[in-house]
Amino acid sequence: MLTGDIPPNQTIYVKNLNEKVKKEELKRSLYALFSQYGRILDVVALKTSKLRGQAWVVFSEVTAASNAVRQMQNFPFYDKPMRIQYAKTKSDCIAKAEGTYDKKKKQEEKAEKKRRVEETQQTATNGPRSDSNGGPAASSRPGRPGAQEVTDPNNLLFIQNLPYETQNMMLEVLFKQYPGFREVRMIDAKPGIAFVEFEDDIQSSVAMQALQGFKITPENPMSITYAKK
DNA sequence: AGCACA
Repeated sequence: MLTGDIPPNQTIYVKNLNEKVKKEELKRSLYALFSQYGRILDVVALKTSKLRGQAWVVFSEVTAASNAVRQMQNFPFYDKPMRIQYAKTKSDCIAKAEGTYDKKKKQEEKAEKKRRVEETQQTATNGPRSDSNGGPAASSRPGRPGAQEVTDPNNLLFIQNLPYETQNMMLEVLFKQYPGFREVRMIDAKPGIAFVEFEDDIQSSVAMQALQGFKITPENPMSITYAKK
């Protein structure tokens, strides 16, 4: 089982994150992506050697965390499928809110961990100094001919199965409630479809998740995919 | 793979 035997926690532990993404951007994007499941109290991400590629998202409710674990499992995020579990321990911000946060205990635990690490240092460790801090990730195109029909996440959504009489404005009211909305484009010659543009692929993904299957009429559940560009 | 709170 993917979640292991970890009991539910209002904090989720997310791994397999793209390590090239800057910490601040990563936190903002995680916040945007997960706030559809509930109120987020904190997002923690560190880029130390042990902790890069991982993050913790603290929800105000366990149920929100549970939905996030299930529904965002393997969600493609910066070209990598997210692996999500419950966090193993309570987040500090929760303990603080509950008044159960004990700074002394915390320091003892840290000291204990450090000791263990030092004991296991029989191997010479030369920290690799290759710090890739470059620009945006050059997304490598797998180029598997005919392997998959699905398009990689991007900022343009392709909407299908709309009623033919759908007006631009109807879609606009639906989509503009999501951050990063730019515009709706419809093609007169092709009724039943539309393109909706967002500022970036995270924001388009949030809208997609939220409005997937939304019924403008009972017969017309929207089908939303990323547009081919 | 890796569970922290800079």
